[in-house]
Amino acid sequence: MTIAQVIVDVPSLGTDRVFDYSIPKKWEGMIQPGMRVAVPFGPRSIQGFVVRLNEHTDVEKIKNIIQPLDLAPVLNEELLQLGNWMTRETISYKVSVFHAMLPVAMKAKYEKIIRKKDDASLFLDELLEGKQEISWKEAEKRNLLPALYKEIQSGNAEVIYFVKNRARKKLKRVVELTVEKDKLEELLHALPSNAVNQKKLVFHLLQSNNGMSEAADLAKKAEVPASAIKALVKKGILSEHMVEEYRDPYEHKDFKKTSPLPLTNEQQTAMKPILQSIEQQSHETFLLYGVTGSGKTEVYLQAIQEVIKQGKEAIVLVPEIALTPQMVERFKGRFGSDVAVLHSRLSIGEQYDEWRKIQKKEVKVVVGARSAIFAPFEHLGIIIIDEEHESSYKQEEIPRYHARDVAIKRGEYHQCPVILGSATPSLESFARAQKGVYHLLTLSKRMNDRAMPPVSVVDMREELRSGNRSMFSTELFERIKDRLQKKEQTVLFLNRRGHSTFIMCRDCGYVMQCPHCDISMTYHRSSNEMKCHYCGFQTGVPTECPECSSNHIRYFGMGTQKVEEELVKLLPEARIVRMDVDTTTRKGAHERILEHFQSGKADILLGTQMIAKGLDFPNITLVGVLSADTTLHLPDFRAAEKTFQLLTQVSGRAGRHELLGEVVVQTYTPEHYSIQLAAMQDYQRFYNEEMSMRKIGSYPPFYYLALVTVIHEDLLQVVTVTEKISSFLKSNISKEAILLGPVASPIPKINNRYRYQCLIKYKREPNLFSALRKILEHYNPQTSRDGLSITIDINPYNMM
DNA sequence: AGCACGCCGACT
DNA sequence: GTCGGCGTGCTC
Repeated sequence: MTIAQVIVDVPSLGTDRVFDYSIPKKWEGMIQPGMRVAVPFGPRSIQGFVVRLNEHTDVEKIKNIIQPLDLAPVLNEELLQLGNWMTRETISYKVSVFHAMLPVAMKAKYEKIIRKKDDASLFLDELLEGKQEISWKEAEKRNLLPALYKEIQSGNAEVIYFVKNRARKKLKRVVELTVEKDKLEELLHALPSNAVNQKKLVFHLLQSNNGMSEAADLAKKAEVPASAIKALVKKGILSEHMVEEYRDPYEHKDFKKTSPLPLTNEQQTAMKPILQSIEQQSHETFLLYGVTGSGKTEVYLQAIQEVIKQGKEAIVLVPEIALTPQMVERFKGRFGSDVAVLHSRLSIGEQYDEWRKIQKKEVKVVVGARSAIFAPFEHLGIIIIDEEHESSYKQEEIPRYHARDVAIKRGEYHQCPVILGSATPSLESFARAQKGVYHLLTLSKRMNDRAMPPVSVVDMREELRSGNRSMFSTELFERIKDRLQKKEQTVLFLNRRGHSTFIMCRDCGYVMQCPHCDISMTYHRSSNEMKCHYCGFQTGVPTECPECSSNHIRYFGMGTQKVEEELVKLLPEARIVRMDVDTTTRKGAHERILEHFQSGKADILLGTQMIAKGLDFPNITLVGVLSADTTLHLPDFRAAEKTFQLLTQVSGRAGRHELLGEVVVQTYTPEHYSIQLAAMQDYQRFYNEEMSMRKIGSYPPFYYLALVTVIHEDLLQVVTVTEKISSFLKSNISKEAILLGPVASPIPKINNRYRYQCLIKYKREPNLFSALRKILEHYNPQTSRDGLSITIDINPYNMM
């Protein structure tokens, strides 16, 4: 008997291990490790992943696998191994890790139905209105469950559990000629004279060249109803069958074929060691540090070309917001149909189909966001992470992995190079490059030798002092007007959407807070309501102060919405487009706005984060950063780094082509080194400066971090538990490690639940992970019963 | 995570 | 007496 060891689809501590199942004879040899199966688990049936086959088992009451859910493994040997490693490194459950590796369509849906038995009672017949079965949901809705319970207990009905496979393939109907073309002429005459449409169709087939075509398509082209095709199928002239079809998100797009560009000297120098690593099939991590516009992408493209030439495959990771059609175009343009694209804006079905192209080895390259790092290639030749410093490579849900770590792990397995590319590398990566752990490659010149645009920093305190209370400094405003006149384009950047950040009473200083969270509420103009961005609580806008009844309520802070209103008022002749989460939710909105701007139908593009990347339009000659401080004062040790990166990134949008560009940065803290050095485009000095700050604060890259957050509705309980965890950790880690806490989280209450945390800073702590696991085990009873929640984030990016 | 089982208080 | 509340422990 063959035994399958299965990881079941139950993310909990008690079930985070293999369960043995016997494989029924009919599937012996067919069921393999890496396949999904449906298995009985307690009274239900659920999904599971086979991780190993075995000859024997110690389990006495073993059950059969119900059925396989795949025809071929969805996780290969490498990914199963990688799963083990990730489980250890992120302290999460195996199933969660497996799900993170696969398209969402492979996550099972469960369904329960109540089915009547043969010898059912009359009463039950009445309940089910004569039907055989009813879905659990339906019964619940119609409040039939109490009555049905009794019927189940007395054996008149039973509960049946289903595992529903959501991974549906799209099918299309195609027809094919079964006779030789020269026979068609005869057939045309043999058809009855009243079969006008059939004749028309045969005539069309005579003229067209190819044998196989999609049924719906053919009907349209021949201008006949579908029934004509059916008739010919019936007569045996056409044969009909279903063919699997991919949902192609880029179906209606033509990609202009491009060929390799000649490389600059710098690019060639950078290329050499990469090619060497590809050729020698040795793993090495490269940090490609190249200023904006230095041609990193061309290096990627030519390295991939070499990999493909060797018959191997490539993964390219790009931050989610940078996955614009422009970016996709560059890869599809070079490698055509060899490219699959994976990101979360595709539908579940589209994601599944792109994934299947990879699994079936129909593509050589995948370009995608974070989770594309798990692309099931078996002969990886290179992994590229563009904009390496982006925080979106860290997953903020369980399993909290970093795509960079996974990339390097896979690079080791496949013995292939990993390239981390950035104009503003993360401190972690640059430090590793300095130490020689990564191989540093530098592109210091822009491709067309164009100088970086001059950046001027405007002190907004000065503006205020000289009586300018608007959100535009005189300098920025004059320049916008100048561009309008010259018919050149302006990009305005503000890292905050919405209207106003908070409202405050001028008399007593009251700021409206969310009653469920420790955070001020945001004013939304469109709905004219106050909203909490953390729990979604909404309430009306007060007309008088709840504290002192004054009516001097004023709006503070600005979002993109407010800036837009202001611009319309000040520059009524300007054509403005706004781009932020609120204007890009609908599918394709992103592309439409950019297209609109690119074609010159707007003068000013106003937006958040998402316009900082990839924009490359020749007519942009002015970039304005309305408030450089927004990211700077967050309670996050990476705040300065993020600010520097963002400013550098945004500045790079101006003057990329013939026209010269300039950048205006508005700030209340012009003396801060991240703003100063970003204005001077001096990464190296910023790196040195920031490194000394990190050293003083004992932060990465000098230390690793682990963050434990305790959440519960009872404050006392939260504090007690966090204290206990803290002292337990203290006795389990070495003297070299630093333990901070317990302290309240930066947002101490969300959704009426208090949050406390402790932070561990460490260098080498072999016992830390097992200590953290012990904490989870110890509090497991309380977590499941008492609503206590403990989260562990290894190397957190979001400290909230 | 779900689900059954089992033990207690509140009604028919 | 029975119904149904939720604490406890198990799932190959």
